[in-house]
Amino acid sequence: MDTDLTLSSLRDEGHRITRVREEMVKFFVESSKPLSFGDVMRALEEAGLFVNKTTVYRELKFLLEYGYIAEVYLYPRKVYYELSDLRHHHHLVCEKCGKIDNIINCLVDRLERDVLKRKGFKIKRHTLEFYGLCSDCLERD
Amino acid sequence: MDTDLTLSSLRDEGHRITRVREEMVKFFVESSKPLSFGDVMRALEEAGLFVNKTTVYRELKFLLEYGYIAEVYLYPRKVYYELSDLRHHHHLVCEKCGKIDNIINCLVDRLERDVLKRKGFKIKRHTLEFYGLCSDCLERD
DNA sequence: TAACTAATGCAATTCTGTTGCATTTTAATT
DNA sequence: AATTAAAATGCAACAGAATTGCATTAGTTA
Repeated sequence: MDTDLTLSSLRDEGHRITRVREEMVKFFVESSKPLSFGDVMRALEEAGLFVNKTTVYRELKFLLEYGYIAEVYLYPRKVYYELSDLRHHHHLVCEKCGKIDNIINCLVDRLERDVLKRKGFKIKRHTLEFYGLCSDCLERD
Repeated sequence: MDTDLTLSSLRDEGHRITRVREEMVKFFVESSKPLSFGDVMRALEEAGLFVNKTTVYRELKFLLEYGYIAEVYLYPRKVYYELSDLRHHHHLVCEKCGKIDNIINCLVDRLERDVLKRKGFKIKRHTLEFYGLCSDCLERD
């Protein structure tokens, strides 16, 4: 059950609204793409907030723990964060410039053609990973 | 163009065969699942080879650079390595015990049912990421 | 076996992310 | 507005993963 990331829902759940939190919420809500730690740092600086990295890490952890954002692991070995209440979707990662775009439909077999036609993105490779419970763990529950 | 990972193909391409390389090749060829750095270290130790971590990191890098193995990034924030000439496949990662299994068919829409029936694995979540060239980079080529 | 180059070990270093602790800020209460 | 308790912050130190520099050792070819 993911919660909407808004200042009022944060307040409603008893969390404090600080300058940093306020700005970070804004970035995530306004961004259509996953943000890295560095992206967030940079955005804060551009907003005139020169906060310590510890604070940003802690704030990301806070938003993660309360389910407001989710982690996304993308090549090459990079962690991103995005709103967790987004509609189920996947990412288009450009291997040249690193730009990230979202994609909502995910019928894998049709995708290569469709994505090229609709987004102009040429899929070269994709990863699809499943997480859940293996038969052993399912039995032991 | 991936190259087969065998001692003779390594030799053919002018690479030396060391004890460590020999063992690591064996692990990758014999393993049906992705191996982490730690898995490799442990396997080497079990084979009586007490090598420095630097050597293992360098050997993984070597095998990666020459395209013999590929990296796989899996939750939670972990890097694995597997033969790169494997048939296109995906992974089943148990969120409880961490066990990893491979899956070859990838028709996403049928998967949840099929995987549960065939592998007894209950999919709770999956990630599907695409890598390639965005329209901008495609034009600039 | 000699000689060249690649591979190795070790220590030091970088990079990412975390922790402990003293201080400041938020927001509820008086 | 002043008080207070808890949460947030900054800073420095730390932890862990991975990398680098350099001296030494081992693999391969002639």
